[in-house]
Amino acid sequence: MEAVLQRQSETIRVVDFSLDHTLDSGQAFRWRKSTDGAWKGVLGNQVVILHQSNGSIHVEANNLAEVASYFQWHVNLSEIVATFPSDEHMSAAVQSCWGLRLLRQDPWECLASFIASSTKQIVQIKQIVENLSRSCGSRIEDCELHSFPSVEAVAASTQEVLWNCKLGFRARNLLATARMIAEGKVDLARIDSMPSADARAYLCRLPGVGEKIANCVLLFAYGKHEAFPIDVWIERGLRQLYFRGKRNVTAKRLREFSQSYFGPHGGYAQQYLFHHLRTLGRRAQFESA
DNA sequence: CGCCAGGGTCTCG
DNA sequence: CGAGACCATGGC
Repeated sequence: MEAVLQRQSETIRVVDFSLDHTLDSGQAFRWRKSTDGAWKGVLGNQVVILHQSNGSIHVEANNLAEVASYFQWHVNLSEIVATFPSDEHMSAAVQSCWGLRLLRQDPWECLASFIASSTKQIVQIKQIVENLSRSCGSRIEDCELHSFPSVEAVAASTQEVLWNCKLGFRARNLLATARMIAEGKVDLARIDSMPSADARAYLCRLPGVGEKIANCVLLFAYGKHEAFPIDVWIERGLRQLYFRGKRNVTAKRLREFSQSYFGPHGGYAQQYLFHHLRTLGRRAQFESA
């Protein structure tokens, strides 16, 4: 009945774009790489399949406009990377993660995913998000996959249901947050036009959302590139790389450094550092094998 | 088995 | 403001 139900495909010419680094960097949790090298995931209510070969990416989807908005094909990456500080650590990160890009995710899915993320490993977050989709989302036609549940679907759920999705103590926070948004106490659409500091404080009104998660949402869903999430990896990295492991460097000092040193796209730089640090272990293993 | 994970919140000094 | 306890659970 509607044209959007039709399957479409196109080939995008890309420069400085790595699907692997982008979809495996811990910013989004619903992408899986199949054995033939294709990436498959759920975007809104559609299944998207992407395959990269050198300078182009082949896309198969129902709604190509939604895919374009999500991947931000039009962004010139080299202009962004040029604003990063050119110290040895950033240079190493940029080199090892070349083509890593920030996505533009749906705010609610991003927010809910990161509420689920606290003190969890990325593999587990992926599992929780999948459980949540199967449990509260809608099944996509002709397919075993499920859309990420809407605010209303989660708000209408129960703690027990969310608990069974392996959310643990985060179930309470996710449910309360969904209900606050469903009741209109917080309006995610208002955040687009808010300055970062206001937006951060606004998001922190939600239970289970502190500075780190708020920054993730601002960076990954709202395109606010100055937002700089500091998780355990980044904190360790900043201390070791930029403070020589010195003692008595407070968290506040790290926050100030992260805002002043990395430039207008600091959050983007942060993602390069994060992915670089997190994959060092894998690379070391691979190289010694 | 013990340590750690893309933390937040509350308490106490 | 800062340190510590507590919150559940699974990967390694």
